[in-house]
Amino acid sequence: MDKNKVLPFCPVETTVGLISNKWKVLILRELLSGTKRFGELKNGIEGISQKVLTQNLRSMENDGLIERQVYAEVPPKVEYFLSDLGNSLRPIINSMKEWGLGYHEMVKNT
Amino acid sequence: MDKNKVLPFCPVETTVGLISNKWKVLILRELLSGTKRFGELKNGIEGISQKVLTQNLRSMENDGLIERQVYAEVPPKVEYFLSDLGNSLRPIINSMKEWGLGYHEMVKNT
DNA sequence: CAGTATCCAGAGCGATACTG
DNA sequence: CAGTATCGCTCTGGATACTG
Repeated sequence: MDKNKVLPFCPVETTVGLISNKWKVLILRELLSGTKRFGELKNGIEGISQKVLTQNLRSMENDGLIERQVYAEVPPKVEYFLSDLGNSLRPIINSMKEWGLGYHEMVKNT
Repeated sequence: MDKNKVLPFCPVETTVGLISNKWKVLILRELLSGTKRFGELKNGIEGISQKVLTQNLRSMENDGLIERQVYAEVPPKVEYFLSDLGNSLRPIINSMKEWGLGYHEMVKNT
């Protein structure tokens, strides 16, 4: 979502526009617990390919949700962490976590 | 998401599995304000095609998030409304609404 | 009105190879 | 290690036409 684009009227739509996809939410989940390296993210998110991880990281960086720190070392080291904006999404991810926990309980007792 | 599938370990992943896609969230948003007919949903969600709306409604019905009531009339009338499970997602959508409102404010003051 | 069926274009994604 | 580049397939989703 480009900052130059007109915002949708509905705030829910704005939010889904920024975190519409499954991978972005899982990346946020990883980064909520602190700064992570590229490889750590890749290992932490089951089923994500390198390409898709890179794509989503770039997109989220563009949207201002995360930040990227490159260390001039060999071998290279790149760290990702939440911006203030990204961090402000914490309540949403927590809601999703809470709901998921409740759902797990429900399924178990069926 | 099939009930027969094993649940992901992470509750966040469970939740995104059920509402991973943009349209589903917007359908939930519509139904949070009460029962809606097919046409009302179509009109209320800008940019959604009939096909995609139908697909997502079926999927959400399968997941137990919404329910479907068909009236034996001519012309046909079909109503959709949230199940208890679907209704329990309300806090998540509200979080998204709150965040979106804050984001709108932020963008305006830039 | 609320769908289903069909076709087709394009996006998304995995696999693989290469690089600073 | 953390990418980029390219290929090829799948699958989503739009457009259109038809129906109980």
